[in-house]
Amino acid sequence: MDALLSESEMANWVAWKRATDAVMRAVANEIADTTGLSPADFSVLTRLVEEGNGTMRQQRLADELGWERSRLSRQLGRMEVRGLLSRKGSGPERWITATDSGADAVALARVAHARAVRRTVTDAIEASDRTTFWKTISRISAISDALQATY
Amino acid sequence: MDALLSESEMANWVAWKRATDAVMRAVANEIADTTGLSPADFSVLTRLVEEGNGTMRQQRLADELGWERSRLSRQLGRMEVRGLLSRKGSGPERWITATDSGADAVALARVAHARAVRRTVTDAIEASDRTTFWKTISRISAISDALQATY
DNA sequence: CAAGATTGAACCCTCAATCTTA
DNA sequence: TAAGATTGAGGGTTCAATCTTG
Repeated sequence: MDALLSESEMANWVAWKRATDAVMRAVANEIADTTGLSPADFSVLTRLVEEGNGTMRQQRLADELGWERSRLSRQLGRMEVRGLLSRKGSGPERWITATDSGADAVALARVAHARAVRRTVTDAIEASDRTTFWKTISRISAISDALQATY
Repeated sequence: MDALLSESEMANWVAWKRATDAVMRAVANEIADTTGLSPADFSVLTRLVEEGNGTMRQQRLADELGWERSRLSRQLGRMEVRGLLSRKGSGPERWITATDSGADAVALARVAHARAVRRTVTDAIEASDRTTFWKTISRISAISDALQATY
C-alpha cells in the first residue's frame, strides 16, 4: 500500500530518530571533549591499534572499515597533517601507522566511548527488557547485509 | 568504573551502529532514488507543507527543525538554486515558500519515506516485541531533552 | 593493463564573525 | 541596538575522473 505513516507509526519513527541522533551525538561529544578526535578519527585509530597493533596496510583498513577509497584517502590526509598517523609506501605496500600521539588519544577515547555508550544506551534499558531489545536491534541490523562495521 | 566495553556490550553496540546506519541509509536512498531529495531537503519541505501549508517564516522553520541558523540559511540557499523553494522579505518577514516542483517532490518523497520506514524498521520487529521495543526507544530518546525533531 | 590511491567538484554541517534592518 | 540572516573558513562525505605503479 502506498499510504503515509499513521500517527502512531510517525510517533515511533520520530522517537527512533531522536534516540539514534542523540546517542550518536552524545558519544561523539564525549570522545571529542576528551581527546579532540572526531568519530572518523576514532574509527580509523581503533582499527589501527586493535587489529594491527598500530600499523596496517591502507587496503586492509579500507576493507575493515567498509569505507570508500576516496573517503579513507581524505581522512588519512587530514589525520597525517594533525600528527595522528603517518603514511608511507605505495600500491599494496601503502602502510598506515599510528603515531604515539594518535595511540595515546585513542586509548583515552576508548574509555570515553565506553562511558558514553553505557550512559546513553545500556543504562537506559530496563533490565527486564534487555533481551528483547537487543534481539530486535539485531534483527534490524540484519538488513544491512553487505555493510560495514564502524565501532 | 573506567573500563572498556565488554565483549557482549561491544557486540550490542556494533549491532546498534549497524542497525541505525542501515536504516538511515535505506530511508535516505529510497527518498533520493524516488525524488532526488536529500534528507535535509526532505526535512525542510515536509515542515513547510505539513505545518505551514507550503509557506512559513524562516524563523519558525528554524525553531521547528531545531537547526542552527547558518545551517538553515545555507540549506535554503541551495534549495532555492535547485528550484525547490523561494525566499522573500527580511527580518521577521523572511518567508520561505515551496515551489510547485518542491511540493510535488515532497509528496512523492513522503510515500517513499513511509515505505522505507516500514520495510527497515516496523516490519522487522516481531509483533510480540513491539511494545517493549518502542517503550525502550522512547526511554533512550528521552535523553535528548532539549533537542530537535527532524521527521 | 588494472588495482588502488588521489583529486576535482559539489553537498552538508558547524563555529565564529559580519552584515541588515526593524 | 539587538535579533536574526548570511558568509568565511574548514572538517567531513560522495561521485566521477585522474593519476600511479606493480
